Amino acid sequence: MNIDHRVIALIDMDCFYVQVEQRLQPEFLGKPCGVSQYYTWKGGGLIAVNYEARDFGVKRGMRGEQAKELCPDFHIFHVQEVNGKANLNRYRDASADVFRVLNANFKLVEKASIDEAYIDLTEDVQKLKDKKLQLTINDFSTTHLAGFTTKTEDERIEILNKWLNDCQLDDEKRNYDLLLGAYLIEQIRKKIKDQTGFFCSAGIARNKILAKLCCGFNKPKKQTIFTQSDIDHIFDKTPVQKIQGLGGKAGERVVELFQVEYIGQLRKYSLDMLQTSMGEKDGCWLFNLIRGIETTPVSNRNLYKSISASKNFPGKTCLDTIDKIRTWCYNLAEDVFNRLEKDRAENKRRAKLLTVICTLATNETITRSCPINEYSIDRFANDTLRILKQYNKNSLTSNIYTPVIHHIGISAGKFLDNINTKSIADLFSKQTTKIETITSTENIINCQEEEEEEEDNNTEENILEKPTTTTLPIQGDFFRKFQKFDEQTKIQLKSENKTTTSSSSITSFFSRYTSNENILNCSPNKIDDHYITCSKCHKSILIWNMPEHEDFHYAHELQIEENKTNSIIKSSKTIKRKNTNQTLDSFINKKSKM
DNA sequence: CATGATGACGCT
DNA sequence: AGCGTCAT
Repeated sequence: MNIDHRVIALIDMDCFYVQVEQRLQPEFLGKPCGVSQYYTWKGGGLIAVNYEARDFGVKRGMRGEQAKELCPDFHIFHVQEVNGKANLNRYRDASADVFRVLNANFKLVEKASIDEAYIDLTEDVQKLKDKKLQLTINDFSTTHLAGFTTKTEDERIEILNKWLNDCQLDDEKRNYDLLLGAYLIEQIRKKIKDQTGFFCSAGIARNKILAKLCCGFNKPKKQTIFTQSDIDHIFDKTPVQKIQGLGGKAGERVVELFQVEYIGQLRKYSLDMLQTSMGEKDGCWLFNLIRGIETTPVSNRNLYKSISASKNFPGKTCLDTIDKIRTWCYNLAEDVFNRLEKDRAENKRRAKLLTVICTLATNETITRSCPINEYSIDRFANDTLRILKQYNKNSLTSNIYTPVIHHIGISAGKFLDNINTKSIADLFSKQTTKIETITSTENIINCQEEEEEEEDNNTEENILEKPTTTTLPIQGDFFRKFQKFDEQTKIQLKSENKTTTSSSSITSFFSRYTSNENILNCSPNKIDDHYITCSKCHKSILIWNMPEHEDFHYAHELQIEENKTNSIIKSSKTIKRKNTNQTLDSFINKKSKM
C-alpha cells in the first residue's frame, strides 16, 4: 500500500464541552453558551464557546464576565468542582460515548484528544469500491470541497456535483477513494449524532495534517474534502501557524528564518536549506509536507498513556504553607486514584510510575518521579508531599514553605498490561467493561476469560489485597446500599423495560446517575409531545423515560445521605493521616474550603 | 494576581 | 530521568 494512497479522516466534535452540557440541559440548545471553570474570579475562564456565542465575538480563554459584556444573553455552564478543583470526568465520559461509536465501526481509530479522532479509512474504502455504489449529491449533504467558499447551498451543490461527476469519470480515479471516504464519514457523523446526540465536523484527505487542516474550513456540522490537486493554491494562502506542529515557536522560526507568511512559500527552498535551518528530521518533514506528503500513521491506541490531575495556584492563591500543600496533595491524589481504579477495572492494567510536577515562584518547573507499588490515596499524596518538601528552603519545623508554589500536578504512567489482580471495583465493572471493549474478537475473548476467573476470585481475597486503601471500604459500603436498591428497582421496572438496560452491574447503574447524569440524556433534541412534568424537579421528561427519571431522584437522595456518612468516614481517614503528619488544623482548613 | 487542566511526544 | 514544546 502506497502511503500517499491512504484515506485519512479527522473528526472534531463541535465545541464539545458545550454540547455535553446542552445534552444534559436541552433547554439551552440554540442559545449562546460557553463552559467555564472557576466562576469566582471574573466569571471563570471559558474553555468552550458555542457558535451562537462566537458570533458575538466571544472566544475561548475569555473570562465569563467579559463574554457577558459582549453578549448579554450568554449562558455560562460551570465545570463540576470536586475538592475545590475542576473535574472533567463528565466530558471524559461523553468522549467515551463518542469513541464507542467510532471503535464499533472502524478498525483504525486514534484518540487525538478528548474531542478529536483520526481514522484511517484506507481499507474501508477499498472494500467499499467492490460494492460499485451509485453515489449522488444526496449522499453528501454536509460535504464541502477545500478551496471553495460557497455562500449558498445551491452553490455548494453545484460545485460538489461537478466534482462528483469529474471524479467518477476520471479514468485514473485519483479522487474516487476520497469521495468514498467522505461518504463513510457522512455516515459515521450521522451515527454519532443518532447514538450520542453530538454534532461534529470532519476533514477527509490523504494524510493527518491535511485532514486536520481542512476540518477547520467548514464548521460546525460540516465536513471538507482536501484533494491533492488543491494543495498548492490552498497552501499559498495558509498561514504557517495553521499547520499542526507549527503553531508555536517552531512556526515562528520558519516565518523569521525564511521570511514567509504562508506555508506554500516554502516551496522555493531546497531540502538542504530547510534541513539546515530546521534540522534533518523537521526539514525533511516540512519539505514533504508542502508537497502534500506526510506519512505519520494513524496509531491504533485507545487508552491513555498517562492519567493526571493538576491545578494552578496563581497570584495570591499560591501555596505558601505545608498544610495547604498537603491538602492539595491529597485532593489531587484522590482524583488520580479514582481514575486509576476505574482504569484498572476496565483495562486490566496498572500504572507503575508516579510523576510530580510543580512550578515554583522562582519560575522553575520541577519534575520528579517515583515508583507506584500500590494504588492508594495516602501513598500518592505522601509521595508527592515528600518530593515537594525537598524544595522547601525554609526550616523543616516551620509551616511556611518557600518559595511559594504556583502549580502542582500528579501524573501516573508507565502502565503494565494484563495484570491479574482483582479488586472490588473489578467485580462491579463487568458490564461496563463488556460494553466498552467490544471492538474485536480478541477483546471479547479476553473479557470472557476474565469473567470466569472472577467467579473463582473471592471478594475477601481482594479486600485483603489492599489493606491500606481507605477508599475501598467506602465504596463497598456505598455499593451495598445500592445493591438493595438495584434489586428493588429491577423488579419495579420489569413491566416497562424497553428503555431500561438490564444490567445488574452496580457500577454501571451507579455511573449512569451520578458521574454522567445520563438519565437526562436519553433524547435531548427530539421535539416530541410525549412529555410529562416531573413533580420533583419540574423538568419535562419523555414519558417512557419517567421510570428511570424517578430512580434518578431516588439515587440522588441516597447519594446525599451517603455524603453525610462520607464525611464521617473521611474524618477517620484523617485520623490515619495524623500518624503520617496530618494535623487537625489542616483538616479543618480543608473542610472549610469545601 | 489570573488562559486551566490535561495529554502526547521529542530532545538530551 | 527530567525538561521543554505543542495542542485542545
